[in-house]
Amino acid sequence: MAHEKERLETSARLLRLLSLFQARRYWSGAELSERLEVTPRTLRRDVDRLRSLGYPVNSTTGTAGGYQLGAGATLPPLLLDDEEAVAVAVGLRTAASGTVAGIEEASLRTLSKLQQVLPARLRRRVSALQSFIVPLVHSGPMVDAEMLSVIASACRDCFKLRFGYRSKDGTDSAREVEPHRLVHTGWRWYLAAWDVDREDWRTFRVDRMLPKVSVSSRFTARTPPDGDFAAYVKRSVSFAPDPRRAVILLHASIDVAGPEVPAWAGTLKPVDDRTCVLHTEAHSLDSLSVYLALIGFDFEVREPPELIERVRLLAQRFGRASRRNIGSSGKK
Amino acid sequence: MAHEKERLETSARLLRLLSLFQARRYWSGAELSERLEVTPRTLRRDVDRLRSLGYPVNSTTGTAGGYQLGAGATLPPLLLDDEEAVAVAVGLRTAASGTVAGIEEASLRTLSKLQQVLPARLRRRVSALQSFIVPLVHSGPMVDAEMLSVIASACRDCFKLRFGYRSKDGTDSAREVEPHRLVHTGWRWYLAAWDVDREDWRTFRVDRMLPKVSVSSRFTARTPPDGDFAAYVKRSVSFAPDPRRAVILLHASIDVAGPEVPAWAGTLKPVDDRTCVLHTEAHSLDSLSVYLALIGFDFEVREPPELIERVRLLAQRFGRASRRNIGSSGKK
DNA sequence: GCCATTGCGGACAGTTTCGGTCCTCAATGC
DNA sequence: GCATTGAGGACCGAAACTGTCCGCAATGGC
Repeated sequence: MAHEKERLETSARLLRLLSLFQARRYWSGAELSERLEVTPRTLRRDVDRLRSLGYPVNSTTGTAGGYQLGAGATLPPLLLDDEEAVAVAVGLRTAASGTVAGIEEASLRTLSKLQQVLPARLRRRVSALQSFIVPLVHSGPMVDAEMLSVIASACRDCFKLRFGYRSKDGTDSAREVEPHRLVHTGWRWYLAAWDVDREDWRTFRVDRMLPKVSVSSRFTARTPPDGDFAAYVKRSVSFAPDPRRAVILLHASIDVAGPEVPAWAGTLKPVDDRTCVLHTEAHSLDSLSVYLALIGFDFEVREPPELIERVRLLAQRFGRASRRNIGSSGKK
Repeated sequence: MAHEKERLETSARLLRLLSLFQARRYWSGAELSERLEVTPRTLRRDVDRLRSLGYPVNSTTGTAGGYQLGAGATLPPLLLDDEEAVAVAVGLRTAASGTVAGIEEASLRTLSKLQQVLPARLRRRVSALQSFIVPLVHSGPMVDAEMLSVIASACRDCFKLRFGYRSKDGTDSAREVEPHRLVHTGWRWYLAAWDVDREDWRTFRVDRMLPKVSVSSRFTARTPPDGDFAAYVKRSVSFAPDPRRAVILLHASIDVAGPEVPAWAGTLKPVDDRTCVLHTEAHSLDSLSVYLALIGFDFEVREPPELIERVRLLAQRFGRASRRNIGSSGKK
């Protein structure tokens, strides 16, 4: 009846034990054995089992002794509750969308791993939240997170993709490819794939792929061109424009500016007592202008010309805005 | 010898099976049984075991049949490799630091869960990356992520904390508390804790806690004041200022502005053919001014006065910057 | 429509593991 | 010292696990 033990006992118990260890750091043997409904002896055996699986459990004897899961050589399986799963999914989404440099690909891979097993109700919560995700620095033509996710899954599971592609000169064509790897360079996503019709490797800029991407039959993976996808993409797109390098003169001493300028912004060098210069790379004019709006002191843009132009534009726009305020609202 | 089977077989195999399912979506029975070094029959039994643990495995018969882990009622244990673990950690850090609204607490909890079991080498990688994390909208007095993490762990593991606290009127005092819950309201972190000396519940603003927070002995959890920490904090800090509400008039028709204004920004209402009004809430002046810098058309700030002031300031600063450029660099 | 392929699952038998009980040690903190 | 708490060996009966052998069912290509 309801009392029916499924006799998955041991394995299930190990998982529960891991889960308990992740929910709280310290447990006494008594607490654990009570939770798991086994004898303390069996608990000790379970702990040993975890240890021989490679998950180190520290234990201390004496009064107020107990167990504690420590950091081992390998990460134990993570047992997350609903809220935590949502938090992870959302976190990965933001990280994948380029908020953090250098781990976009890993984030995307992990995200697609998570999506596969995420219960439907949680998926709804994630997508509800994701609309609030701040693509604050919407870097240029923003890539659809959904599309990235579809492509990443197709790469992993070896599914061919069909999509329309707008080439550099603006002409559209229909493609069928065997997707192998998504690569994020600079501020763009590229897909390294085997073009079925052209029978050769191609790289596709994801932001040039037209929705809808459709998933078709499976394929067997090929060996990457010259050993490495990342290298291949890098070579293929090497003619791409350099990331926007900007040079900004700050009217503040380096002692003053240093703490204000976050490390990610770029490198700061002193010029004289009252000025220093910031060399920075950014993905887009937008992100640079955001940065300028946050700078707490006077500045001067040296490079690039587009940014100078943008500053002029913003100056005018902000000027008009504040003049209008004085005029209409009148409120000092 | 090296060949020594640890005879954890079954449980270990289930974990490996889960891991395989997470690495790739589709597997044929033959592949799996080969990987796991068991008979296909045993594999089928393993799959059944997973199923009775609540993790649904879909299977298809016929040629090109196979298995596939589906989304069930509960999330299966996540088995992450190094890169993925780092991605999750970094993602959680950004989410916890308030980039995404509403899940800061869950992110923080998950992060502290992860930190406990994260291998040392990965922890180094995470902290190397975190220095690049973009607290783009550094909302007011930024709270140290490290400190948050320490407090969250102490809450979870029932460790008392000692720290210096700067009260509203600026006086410092030493506190010893039993931390119970971290709550994120609006744009601030609060700690709900039992003050050992005062023998009563207190809420502490985390940004008013002085470093170093030190962890001392353990305590046993108390029942929350009136049932709910979140409610308690909300009541305690209800006198806190409202989140900054801003009203911005956009000089563009709603058809034009609509697509440009991201959903998270706030609600947009039409005024007439050529203007619409944006009601928005933000955590800080900074984040609002960032937003203004990204708006693609003319605007006018109605509320709050601080933002009007800020716009004026930015107008002047940008104006000076572009005038200087015309003067010095001269380069059109 | 046939047939190869692939998953399903019952039955059986030998072996292994598991869990509870009972016991003695060892470390810790009061 | 003594109470508390973990460690772990020994034992035994019960239960679970695995491999083998089997016929069945669904699928997709020919």
